[in-house]
Amino acid sequence: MSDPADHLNQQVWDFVYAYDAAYDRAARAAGLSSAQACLLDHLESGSRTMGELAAELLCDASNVTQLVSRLEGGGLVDRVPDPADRRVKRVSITQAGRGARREVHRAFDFPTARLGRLTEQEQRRLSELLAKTLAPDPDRVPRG
Amino acid sequence: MSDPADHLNQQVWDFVYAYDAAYDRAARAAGLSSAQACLLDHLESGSRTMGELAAELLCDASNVTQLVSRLEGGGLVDRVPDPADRRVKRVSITQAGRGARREVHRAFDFPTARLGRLTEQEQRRLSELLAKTLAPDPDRVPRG
DNA sequence: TATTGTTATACTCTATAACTATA
DNA sequence: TATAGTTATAGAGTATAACAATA
Repeated sequence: MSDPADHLNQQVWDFVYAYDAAYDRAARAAGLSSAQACLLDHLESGSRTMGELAAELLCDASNVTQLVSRLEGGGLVDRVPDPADRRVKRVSITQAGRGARREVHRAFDFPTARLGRLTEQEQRRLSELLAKTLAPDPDRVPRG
Repeated sequence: MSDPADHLNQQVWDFVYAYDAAYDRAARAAGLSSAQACLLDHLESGSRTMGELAAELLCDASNVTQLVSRLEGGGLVDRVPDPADRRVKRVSITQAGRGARREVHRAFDFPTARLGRLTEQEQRRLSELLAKTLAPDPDRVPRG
């Protein structure tokens, strides 16, 4: 009974649950769904094609079409055909989109309210532990 | 540039993202949505009324009605009126529901594939850090 | 002919408001 | 009259399949 690994699993579940709920609340406070807020986040570093967005968001292209159409309707993104290949559409965030994104991040209290409880040293330690869990494909690291 | 807190925030985002994706894949592998799998999880420890489920899942009662109706249609839960107060419906998991839930948990590889990379000592350390972030309402702990 | 993106459609999640049955 | 749950309805996320435009 009361396996320590089960306890950790439950804590991780609770942590993820709290994180998701906080992000969703923050998005809604800015009038967005979390999927929309997430898409805007991906445009912060620069424009994307529809296909790139689908790959980054791990979803179908038809879904991206819908999300972008809604955001475009609200003036939060632009979608323009690439002059070099007119099949391709480049999506970029507008000023209004940046404003909405800032609003989400201002309302997203998880980092300060939760992670902020940790000391700097604890944050470094957490960062190391997370890095270990997230490292890609340790199975197939070449041995030679 | 490259604030360590920002780096931690990004890692937490990636961690949560990987967790959510893994749970969703596992649920789908068992023919369920993640909302359905989550509801089944809440019934493992015993039956619940519709209202209790709504409170635990942090969603509207009408949503629970729909989720339970689908699960009941698939034979994964039972819904019976409480004899003492016939307005109340008690929902419980069936044997088939337990089977589906086991299938989800077998397919849910995040704990072993990710958390399993940590040594026991690291897992204990992570557990302590998570406990600190999750502790309820430190603001209003009575001081007397 | 292959590729990019869109449209049509369908299913699920979720909420609000109006409703039924019971207390 | 108040409460537990359901129904009707609507908006959003998501996917599949068929399609249009372009290369």
